[in-house]
Amino acid sequence: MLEVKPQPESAPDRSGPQTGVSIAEAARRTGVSMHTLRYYERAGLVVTPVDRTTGGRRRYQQLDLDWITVCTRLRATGMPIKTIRRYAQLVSAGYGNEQERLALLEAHRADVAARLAEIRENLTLIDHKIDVYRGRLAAGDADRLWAPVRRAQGYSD
Amino acid sequence: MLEVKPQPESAPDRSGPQTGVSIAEAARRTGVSMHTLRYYERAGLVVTPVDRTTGGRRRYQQLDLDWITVCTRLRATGMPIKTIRRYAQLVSAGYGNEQERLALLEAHRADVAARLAEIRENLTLIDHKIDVYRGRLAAGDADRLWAPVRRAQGYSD
DNA sequence: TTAGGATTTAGAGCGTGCTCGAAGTCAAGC
DNA sequence: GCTTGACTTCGAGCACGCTCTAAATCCTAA
Repeated sequence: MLEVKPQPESAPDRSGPQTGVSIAEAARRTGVSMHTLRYYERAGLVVTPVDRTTGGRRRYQQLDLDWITVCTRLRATGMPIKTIRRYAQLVSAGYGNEQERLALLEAHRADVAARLAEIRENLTLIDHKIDVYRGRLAAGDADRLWAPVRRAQGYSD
Repeated sequence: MLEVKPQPESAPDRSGPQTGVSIAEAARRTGVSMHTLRYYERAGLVVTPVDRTTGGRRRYQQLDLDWITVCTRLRATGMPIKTIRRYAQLVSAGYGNEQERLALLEAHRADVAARLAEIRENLTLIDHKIDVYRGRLAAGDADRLWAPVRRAQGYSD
């Protein structure tokens, strides 16, 4: 859980490179390309705006990096950008909508679980096919003897 | 395993609707839209050409339907169209390349297994987040008392 | 015979999620 | 001050997998 945007109590110093890291470093640390980091920002996948230097360069704080990591996890489990944006909006709205956030995450979890089950099921069927090929190859394709091709254009996948 | 294209020993009768089903019926039976069935055909996801009536309408035999089902399984597990086409080509090339088919399927299986593992891992992390929200809601957000917001712009996802 | 629904083709269009490019700005070292 | 390279914006481009359209043709039922 990301708890607090760690800004100093006094006015935040956004003038220099003293605090936070560059977008290149953020990309390195999160494994997300610079292009994609900017795209995520444009797409509204932000909870608080990323700090900028006086010159307009982005400075990523640890909290920003943590949030990006959350985004990559949601993406990795197939959550669409739109839904992540919605979640980001809820989070940035502050306390009071935990119920809604929970509902969103639980719905997503159900989606993922369903997809996992479907993939597993289909994978099982593919595994059977693999087993048949293995057996066929191990037997030197002996099954042709007892399950011969009956038509010139026949095939067996 | 689809074993044989079941055509009559004599010249196949492709004149009427007597044998096989229409594309609409094939769509209904496979759960794949007519548009997509035609798209798959154009994309080379065929092992033997689908029969046609004299008027040029497609007639799907059971074997065709079975192959389409195989395709949907491969798609459902994330195999790209290109790879399925490659597999289709191997199958349609007939006996003798089982080794290559097996390698293709095993590579796919490894891909799927890796993706499953990744999704599961990320889902676990999301589950933790869900648990925190559940606890927070159950406690009436009591954690604010002992983990209070320290900054006006702080947030917690 | 004919009306109307089903099917055909090739190509265009679309939604998603990046990924790239161009032209301009910033900043660090010499 | 100047050079060089990192960074900026924002629109275009791309890969994928469908999804739809239009105009023509086919087929069935009345």
